[in-house]
Amino acid sequence: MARRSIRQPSSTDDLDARKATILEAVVREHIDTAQPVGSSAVAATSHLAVSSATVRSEMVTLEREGYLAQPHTSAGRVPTDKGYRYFVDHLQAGVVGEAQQQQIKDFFANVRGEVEDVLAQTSTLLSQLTSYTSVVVGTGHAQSAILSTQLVSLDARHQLLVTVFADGSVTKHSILSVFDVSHVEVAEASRQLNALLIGTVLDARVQVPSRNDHVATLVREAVATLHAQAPTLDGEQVFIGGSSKVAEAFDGVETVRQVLAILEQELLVVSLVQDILDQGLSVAIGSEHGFEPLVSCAVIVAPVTIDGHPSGAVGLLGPTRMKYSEAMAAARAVSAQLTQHFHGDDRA
Amino acid sequence: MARRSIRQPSSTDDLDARKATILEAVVREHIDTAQPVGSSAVAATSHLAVSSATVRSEMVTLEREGYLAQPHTSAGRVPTDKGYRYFVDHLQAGVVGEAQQQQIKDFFANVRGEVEDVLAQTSTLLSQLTSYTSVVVGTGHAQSAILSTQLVSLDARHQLLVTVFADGSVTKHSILSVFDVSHVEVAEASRQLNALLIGTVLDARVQVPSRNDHVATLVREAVATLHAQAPTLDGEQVFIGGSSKVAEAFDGVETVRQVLAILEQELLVVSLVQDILDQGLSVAIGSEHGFEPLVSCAVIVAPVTIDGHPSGAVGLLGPTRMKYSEAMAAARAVSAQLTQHFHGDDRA
DNA sequence: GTTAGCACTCGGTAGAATTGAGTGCTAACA
DNA sequence: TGTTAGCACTCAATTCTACCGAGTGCTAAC
Repeated sequence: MARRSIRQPSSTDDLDARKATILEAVVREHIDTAQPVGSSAVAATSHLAVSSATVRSEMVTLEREGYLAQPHTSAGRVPTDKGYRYFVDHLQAGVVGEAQQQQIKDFFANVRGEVEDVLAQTSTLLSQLTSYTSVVVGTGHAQSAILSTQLVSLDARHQLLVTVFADGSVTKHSILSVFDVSHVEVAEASRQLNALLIGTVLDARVQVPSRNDHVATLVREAVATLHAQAPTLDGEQVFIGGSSKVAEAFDGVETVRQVLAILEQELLVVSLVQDILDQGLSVAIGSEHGFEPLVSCAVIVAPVTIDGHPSGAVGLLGPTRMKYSEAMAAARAVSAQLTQHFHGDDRA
Repeated sequence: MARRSIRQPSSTDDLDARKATILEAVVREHIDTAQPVGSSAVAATSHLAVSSATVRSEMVTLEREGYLAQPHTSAGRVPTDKGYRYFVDHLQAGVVGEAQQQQIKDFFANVRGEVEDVLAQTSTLLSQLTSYTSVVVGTGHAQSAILSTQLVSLDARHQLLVTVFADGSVTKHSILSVFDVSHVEVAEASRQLNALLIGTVLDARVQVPSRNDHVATLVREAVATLHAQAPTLDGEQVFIGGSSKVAEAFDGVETVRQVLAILEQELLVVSLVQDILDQGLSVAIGSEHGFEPLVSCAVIVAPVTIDGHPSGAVGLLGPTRMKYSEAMAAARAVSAQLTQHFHGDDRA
């Protein structure tokens, strides 16, 4: 688990045992109480047999090296992002509690329905388990082969193109013709589309008919419409659970507002989660993700794979002083179950 | 526009001109400032040529009759739900501003994509226009006829049932067989399903084959799965925009949390909007909707119709001291545009 | 290197005093 | 009879003060 932030490769990143213990005590206490932690509290709770004075002098060092900070002169210490980072990398190790383990098991034993439903409910579950806002991202079908495609006529000018992908996802696109199209023509176009597209992926080049009759025009239109969305992130699905937890986890109305505003922009959330995954991190703390409005947040992510290849992620968003151990354990457990759930028994 | 609350038919509901003017001044001022309003402020802003003492004695009456309340003895007056109700029914009349009118026009001129996308974006628009959280509800396809249905094989045991409805909506349902099914059988089942279901609505009784071969079993299974969802509200779509506005509009972290928690439960939101529509109201203020956790909220709704029959609604949720005139005007304008947008030119 | 001791800092709290917006009442007035 | 000026009263909010105490940094002794 010893990972290293890409954005903070500055100092040697190693602390002697006592400093580490002190840092740990400060982080634990501060996560618990949300208050600055004083030297005597550390001397008492940590099992170091040293006096508060000793702790104090160590704290001075820890502060100089950037692991701790002081809100004001005569207050205790508070962990910095770097402090949390060290804690996460070296000190914490979480397991999911009995009850929660059971809750997860029960959930996945009983859940049914389409992928979208499962993901949405999973998001709610994860949020309930941790009391943080959860994000579940499902990768789109960009690389998934087309299993079937069908053109349905709504009326003479309106057709609906329904496409089924190998991963079980379905898209629809409406097509507006500039001329009236008969049912026979729609059926024929549908047949041709199937012939053309089945087995291909969205960004594949396809030989479309160049004739100028109704059917050919319709086919060209349909293919164009379908392919038009390929380059975008379309098909990405985001499920956010427990946004009300934002109001609990952060204080300051303005912070709450900002975080909620971010969560509203789903594309932003997807790219945030992607970024973190790409960096090979499982947690991004404070400024690490480089997302200005989220400096007071920490984001935990755990990838989900289907049949071996990455196909989504589950995430948690909380304050930097979040309960990393529990939250990371929960995220990992849920992502593992999700991976397993989509492995074989229920594909779509 | 003079509507009457169903839940408050108690008193005569009529005020003489001066009381009405005073009530109006109090409501307007309090909406503006969020502060209790004093008699002198009313005497100054309203164009009544009376002294504050006179206003005071009128206020005593208004308070006794339940239109105003006093937070504490030596404070100004604040409108009660009943006060807001009178204001909404008799006193306010809003028009959408030039700029906003333009923004709505531009939006509907440029918007494209599937119904879902349009509704989602509309929700964002409405929220931006008003600075309140918006809710857009799209009625399900419960009464819509089936245009086409298709069974697609994902693998030997997994099939996907894709159904297209006359309103342009598409559903998918996965079906897990207990035996391996060949492609030929799936195609045959698909053909039979089309024959059975095209033109029917979801809650129609359908004569399913009683044989026991693979195809017949598959057909029965598919019909059962499809019909299973008919009685639920499934197919209802809810799009919530601007949930971050909750943090702006309400004060008190706890209130914010509660409102957000409600918004997370989409079914609740749908039924709330439905209730209000059913009562024939366009605004529900405070306790009027009988929803305990939302006593400090007002909800504005405006129905959307497609081809004459009701098919959804747009709504706004804000504090009881919300800007009713503007918000109601905006909701009405948007619902009108939405109605028009789905009228003919772009059906799905 | 560790620790006890001590002076010092400074946010938080509690209480008292003050302010001022706003009321209700009353007596006079048109 | 309705309106108003005047006035005593109320009470949240603000300001000021004193003070407490948690916590620090430093130093001298162990």
